[in-house]
Amino acid sequence: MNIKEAVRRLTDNGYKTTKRRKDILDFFSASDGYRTAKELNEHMETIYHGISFDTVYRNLHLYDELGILETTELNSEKHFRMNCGQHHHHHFICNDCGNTKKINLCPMDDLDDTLANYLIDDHKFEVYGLCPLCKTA
Amino acid sequence: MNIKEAVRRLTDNGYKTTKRRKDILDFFSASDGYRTAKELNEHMETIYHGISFDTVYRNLHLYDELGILETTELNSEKHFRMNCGQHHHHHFICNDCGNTKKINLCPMDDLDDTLANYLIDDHKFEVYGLCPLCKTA
DNA sequence: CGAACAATCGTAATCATTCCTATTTACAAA
DNA sequence: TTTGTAAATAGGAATGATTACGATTGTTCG
Repeated sequence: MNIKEAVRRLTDNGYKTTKRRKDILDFFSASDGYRTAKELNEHMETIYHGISFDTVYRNLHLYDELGILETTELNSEKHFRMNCGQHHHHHFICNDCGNTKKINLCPMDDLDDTLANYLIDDHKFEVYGLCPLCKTA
Repeated sequence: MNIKEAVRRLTDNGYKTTKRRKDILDFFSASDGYRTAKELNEHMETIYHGISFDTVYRNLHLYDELGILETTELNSEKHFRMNCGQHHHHHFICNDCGNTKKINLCPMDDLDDTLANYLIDDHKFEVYGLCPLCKTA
């Protein structure tokens, strides 16, 4: 997901394009992994002194709803990253820096009929550890 | 994990076996899925009026450390279940009742060398949806 | 430009969880 | 069985992430 496409989704859905919203997109666009609301808030604080939590959280949720961001929960905190769109995949997530690496493997492809009578909504497959950079540091 | 084995782990590690601890084990032993601290607290409250949050959380963490319980995070809340021990596996988790079903498939077995330079610590594979009972309800 | 109303601010409230100190309890040794 | 003592618990305050809300500001579109 690039910034242009994200802005289009905003306007197509009747949302206004504010400076804050653009800066939030810039933040995630420049990042290669999962970031917390706190990290975004700190970044935004450097641009808009006294920005409200409400603004940060409201827009994170909005972007999640619009599919501009994707989310996961690590250490009791929601984390957000630019939605990588394209086709379905999973991620390795670095415990130190939050950066991610795509894993082109989905265990749902190999499920047998164990869950035949179950209604399946969703699934999660994530691998955690240290990325090559954090490993050597 | 049965109650007898859990109590052995407590004493083997120098922890005391209190009534509250036994009742917590009974609660999870009688359950077939993931439960929250809140659910346990409500159950304990019926037995011990005025039980402290501290007692509930402290023992949940203790049981987690001792491998008596296993945990996962759903909807911003930690969930706990009896550790099913035996060999490594994953779970289907019902969004309604929290009950689980074992999945005998681990995606880590099929990983290629995508993560060759990464240090892998841990992983999570969970399938969410509705169990047969909640599906028909 | 200037309404209309969406977005934001400032801050209080909420929810899960953790922390702290005084008191109580389990258990081992006498 | 009694007792000393460290471990466990009660009671409630503190914390950290997140949500809520009335008042104010900014964006958009005619």
